[in-house]
Amino acid sequence: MTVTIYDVAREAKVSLATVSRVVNNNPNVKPTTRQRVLQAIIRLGYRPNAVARGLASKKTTTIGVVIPDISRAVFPDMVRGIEDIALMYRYNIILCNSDQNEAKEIRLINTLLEKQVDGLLFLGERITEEHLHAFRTSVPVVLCGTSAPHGAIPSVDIHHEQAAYDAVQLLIEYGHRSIAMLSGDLHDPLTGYARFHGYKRALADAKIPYRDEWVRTGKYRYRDGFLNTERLLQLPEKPTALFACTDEMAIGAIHAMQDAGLRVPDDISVISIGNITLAEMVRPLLTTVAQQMYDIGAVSMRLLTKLIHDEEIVQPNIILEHHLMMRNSVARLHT
Amino acid sequence: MTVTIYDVAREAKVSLATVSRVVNNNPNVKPTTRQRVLQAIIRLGYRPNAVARGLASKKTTTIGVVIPDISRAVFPDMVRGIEDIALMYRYNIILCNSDQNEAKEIRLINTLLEKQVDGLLFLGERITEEHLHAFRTSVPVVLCGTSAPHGAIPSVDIHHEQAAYDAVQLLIEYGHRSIAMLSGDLHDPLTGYARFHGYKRALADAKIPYRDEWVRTGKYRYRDGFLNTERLLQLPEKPTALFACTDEMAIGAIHAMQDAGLRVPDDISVISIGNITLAEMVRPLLTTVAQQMYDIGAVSMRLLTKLIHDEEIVQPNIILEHHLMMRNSVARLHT
DNA sequence: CTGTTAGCGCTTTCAT
DNA sequence: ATGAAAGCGCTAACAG
Repeated sequence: MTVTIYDVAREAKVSLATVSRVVNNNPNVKPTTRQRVLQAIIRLGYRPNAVARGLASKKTTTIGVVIPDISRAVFPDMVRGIEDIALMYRYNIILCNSDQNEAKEIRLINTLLEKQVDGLLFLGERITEEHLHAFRTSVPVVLCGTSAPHGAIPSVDIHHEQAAYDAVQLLIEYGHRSIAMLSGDLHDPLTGYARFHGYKRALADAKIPYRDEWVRTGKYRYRDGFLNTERLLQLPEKPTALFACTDEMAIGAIHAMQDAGLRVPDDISVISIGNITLAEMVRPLLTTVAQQMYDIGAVSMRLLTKLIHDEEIVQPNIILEHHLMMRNSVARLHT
Repeated sequence: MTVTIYDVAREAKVSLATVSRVVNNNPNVKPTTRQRVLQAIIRLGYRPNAVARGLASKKTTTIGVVIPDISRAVFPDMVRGIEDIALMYRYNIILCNSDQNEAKEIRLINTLLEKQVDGLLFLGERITEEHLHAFRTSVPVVLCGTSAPHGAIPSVDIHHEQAAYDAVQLLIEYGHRSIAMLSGDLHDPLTGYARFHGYKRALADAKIPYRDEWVRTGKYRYRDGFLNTERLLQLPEKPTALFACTDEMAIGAIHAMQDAGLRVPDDISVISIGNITLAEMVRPLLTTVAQQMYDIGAVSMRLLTKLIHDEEIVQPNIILEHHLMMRNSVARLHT
């Protein structure tokens, strides 16, 4: 039925070991023998069995990726970055959606470990003791877009707090002092507490009093951005600028504003964090703090390969740059 | 070092076989024995090795997914559908981006086959002889969003031609007779020739002459939609409606129209196919023919599980419904 | 209900 | 440069 290395050996009149050497490009094979084996392989249509190889070599050349939800706009680019680099190093990825459900995350991690992945890339909510326990294994783990307490686990992330600070700071530079915020789920690694804190710090540094009623929490999504902005606009005293913690929210906000007859940015300014493709697919073009999702994925995968191959790691907790993307949704405040 | 089934057997004072039975939930184990084994497993922190299991059982409980590019807006939902159903049947997915590059596709398929996946989900451009040859293997294959000639391979798809027809048909019903089209790459399974053909058929059925200058081909992307619409609007005789073969293109088109001072749908109507999340995140809300990407993924994965388990397949070439999503980008033509 | 015995297809010493 | 042999950790008859 299936052609094995043994069949090839017989066909080429050599031993298993020699075939194995040829398949694995081991130089210790006489050229003529190599040719003979190669011919036999083609003749028989032999395809190496990676599972058997994995069992014998204890390497599977596949890595596990646990991600909250591939259908959330920020993740596809990250995964693409991961997969591109993985392929470059001849790894495949097993992709799992966790929905940020801790029990599911732990289960997935264990499944992946059972499958003997050579490494693990994890993106999720907070890293708990449970996670740390599950990670306590022989395979390397890299966190993307999250960090473990005390940098206990190698990670690649952006400085969420500073990104938020920079966004709000721009608004302040442009003369705004009435700045509302659309916050995400405080437990979300990408949209959560750090961004909220950056907002507050920027206000504090500019001696602008913090106002609870100007901060609205919701899902990171368009719809929540829209709805929360509607409410914001009903307040007796309206902000002149809005900081949304994701592009999706910002776009929802802009539409809510437009539907209420406001012009962006003439009547009200909007800034956010992300720079997802969408940011250039709306009117006005979105001013945002760019975080390169593709790079976060690519860099974490690269870091993981280093870990797997026991290469020297200079910095196991990498912070990637972010930068302001000036477009058309923020304007100077006219007084 | 690593705990094996053998260690557990010794610890629980039973044979390998019994431990294997417990791990695999085989009922033929006395409850007390089962308990003893379970305790030993916990005590030792035993984790079954799926690779060894895979080699012995010839099943890996993982399936391969070859997709053009996860960062294209339509695919994440599909993949989510695939993964949800996969998980439900206890499969994991290895995700590969092919960029619709035939050589890469073939290479990926072979890698996946070497890894002994239990099944393959393929989404790509045209299915060539090369593909068919690569698929000629013992593992089941299901095509998503593509079909092989003569339905040679099980598939799940929508009726692209009819969807396009329905879209254009709506425009015609609304009084439009000057209908331009933004076409995608004619080789793309999702945006290609079938949609173009549906457009032509709808025109023909309404006795509207086909005009070459009103059809512009480009990438399925926002940017091409935008650019091609700009050109369309420079034509001496302008269309009153536009059919774009993807939502992304349609949104680009709408922005080009708006930038040119036209109002959508008052001055010009726009319809497309897709109903991606984005369709509700723009102004005006996009009128579009909805194809449920999540469902295409979910249904193909379900079909694949049936194939894997040798269940009876009533219809191996499934066509999923599409339906008009009436929103705000199409208006009746005022004469 | 439990144990014994062969493999699954390959890598990897260790000889030669 | 090549071969022999011993596993990798598990499943799956088969026997009892």
